[in-house]
Amino acid sequence: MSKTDHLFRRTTNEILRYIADHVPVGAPAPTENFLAAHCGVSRSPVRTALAHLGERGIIGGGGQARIVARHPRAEDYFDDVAMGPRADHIEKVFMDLVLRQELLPGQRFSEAELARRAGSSTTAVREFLIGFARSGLIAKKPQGSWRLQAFDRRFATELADMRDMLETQAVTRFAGLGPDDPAWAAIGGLIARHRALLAALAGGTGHYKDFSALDRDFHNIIINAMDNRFVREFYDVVSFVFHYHYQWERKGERARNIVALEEHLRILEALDRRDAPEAARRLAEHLATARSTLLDSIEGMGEGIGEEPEEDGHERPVVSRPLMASR
Amino acid sequence: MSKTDHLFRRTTNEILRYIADHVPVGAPAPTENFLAAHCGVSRSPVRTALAHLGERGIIGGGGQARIVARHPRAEDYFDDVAMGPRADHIEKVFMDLVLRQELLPGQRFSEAELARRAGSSTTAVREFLIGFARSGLIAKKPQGSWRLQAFDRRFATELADMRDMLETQAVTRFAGLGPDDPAWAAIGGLIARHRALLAALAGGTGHYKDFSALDRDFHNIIINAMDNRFVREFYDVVSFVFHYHYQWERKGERARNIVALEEHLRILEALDRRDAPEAARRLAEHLATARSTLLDSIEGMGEGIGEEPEEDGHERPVVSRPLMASR
DNA sequence: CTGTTGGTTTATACCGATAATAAACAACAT
DNA sequence: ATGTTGTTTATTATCGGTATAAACCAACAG
Repeated sequence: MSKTDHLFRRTTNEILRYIADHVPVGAPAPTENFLAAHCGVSRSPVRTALAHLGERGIIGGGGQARIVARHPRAEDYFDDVAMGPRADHIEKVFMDLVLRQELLPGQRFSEAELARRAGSSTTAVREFLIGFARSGLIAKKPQGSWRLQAFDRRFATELADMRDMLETQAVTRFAGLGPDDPAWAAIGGLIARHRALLAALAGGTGHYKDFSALDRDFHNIIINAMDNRFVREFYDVVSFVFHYHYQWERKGERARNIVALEEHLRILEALDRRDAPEAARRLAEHLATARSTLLDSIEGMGEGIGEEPEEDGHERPVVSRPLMASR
Repeated sequence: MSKTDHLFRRTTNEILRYIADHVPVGAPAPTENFLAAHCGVSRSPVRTALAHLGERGIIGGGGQARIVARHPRAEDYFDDVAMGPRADHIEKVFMDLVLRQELLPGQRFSEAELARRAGSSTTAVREFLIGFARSGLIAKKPQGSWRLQAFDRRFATELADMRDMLETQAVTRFAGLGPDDPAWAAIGGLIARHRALLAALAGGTGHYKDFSALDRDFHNIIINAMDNRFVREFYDVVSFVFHYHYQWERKGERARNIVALEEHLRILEALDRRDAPEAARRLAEHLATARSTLLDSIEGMGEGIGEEPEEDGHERPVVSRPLMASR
């Protein structure tokens, strides 16, 4: 087959919504260009969508002067728009396997199997895996199969080390930002959001997703002070790991979140006062607790397969075959 | 078509060499298992190779008791073994385009075009590009085409920043290594190699490749003290950039190399004396000169296309679309 | 002359099929 | 029993082909 037509589907739905909301029956339909801009796509999917709507009798008078013939009913909408591009879907399937522990850390798995599960071809899976390997969570040997990296103490330590280094550096950079840098303004907003969420948590409302989003924004602001693409790249990995990891390490979640938020707050307030050394100290605290929660939760989980018997003594650094074509 | 058969070809050649060197005519041929181990592959390519040699009359008596019928002649060897797996070949073609400046930084390019040049299918190219994007040298927009990142002052600065951070940290780690860590032993060897190359350069012999290899080893030893997969991953990128970059920035090469080697030496000697603070100071020096040479050489080169007109205001962080399927 | 729609061309994102490899198993010889 | 080779199966690396999306150009209306 070919490309997924999720753009077409999504576009169709958006057009329908737009018509229902803004265009009375009998009025001329919006122009193709307008709809394309509105949906953020090129004209091609808009045109196929429009043709589709023509066939379903929602839009009449093909050609220059299209007319809205009737308003859409519920069954005119596509209902499976959730599924984005193939890679996104495959990622979901894959992470689902990981989180259900059907795939254990250290274990091998095959493209074919994943393809069956995801209901797509091996090519699509393969391309997803190659890209996903950036995360350091999976690796493959030159001719061999894929393997889920052991998500163990060592992995966590390496991740945390790197994180410490980057964030520490980032905070000192932050202090050096120009006085009218927009980042300073963002801090105020963050402080408010932190206080709000803390209050909500104390009151029993507010839950994981809010924390997760806020946590992410907090670290992103810090990290962006470095304005460095390599740092950001690495941070994508960090966020990813934390995101999925927390999803199944739930016990004591509320308490942990509260601690984290308070620590964030102290850092933010210090920054807000332009007190860089204090911010650095508070950050160090925060990183320490973050590290230990991560390590604790890892101790708790299943061991996985662990290291495989290293069949030839010098297993490649595993994450990455080097970029350079050597040999 | 299918997989490339470079393993088969390489294996054939290695078997021929082995026979020529170690097995007299008329003697029984080595066993399949032995040859497989010798060449570091599985039995399959060995068997196809053996069959091939049978057809060419080099090995007689098919079956259990294979006999070497005659020694190989020059034309029995495959001559295009150089070409490794597709990805390696594509990488060569691609970097060639970049270095010849047929592809300018900031410019778009298409999978199809690269496929034509490399003589392979778009799938192969696509998979190469996805993996190669880790380097941060290319990026692609969600539905759009690929683009060679501007290799400009900013790129270099970000790279150097990251490098400084990592190596500085690495050196302090190094000092904390156990007294019988093998790394200490490696230092002695490195010092010797540095002195030798310096002497050779003074005498007019010795050239780029030697320096490049030595430089790489030096930094690898430092970096490996961190024993961190993410750091190593990033370092693959650094080595890659430097490797290719130096290949076309040749003026003043000898002088630069000599300076670098001397700086390395001072660091190594300090480490050898277990004088960590001094090593750190010297490292800082070295990083500073490395940074400025890199920046200088960038000033010198063509400007490329530069930033494109940012059609929608919030062009994605460009290097990486985030790992998480969001939306 | 600006904005609209209708075609056309090129490129990407997939799929299905196939050769090359790896891995496992069976048969056999020493 | 252990090590051979022959056979089968599973999986990767690759290709060619196709539907969708983007970009371009022409025709035309206000």
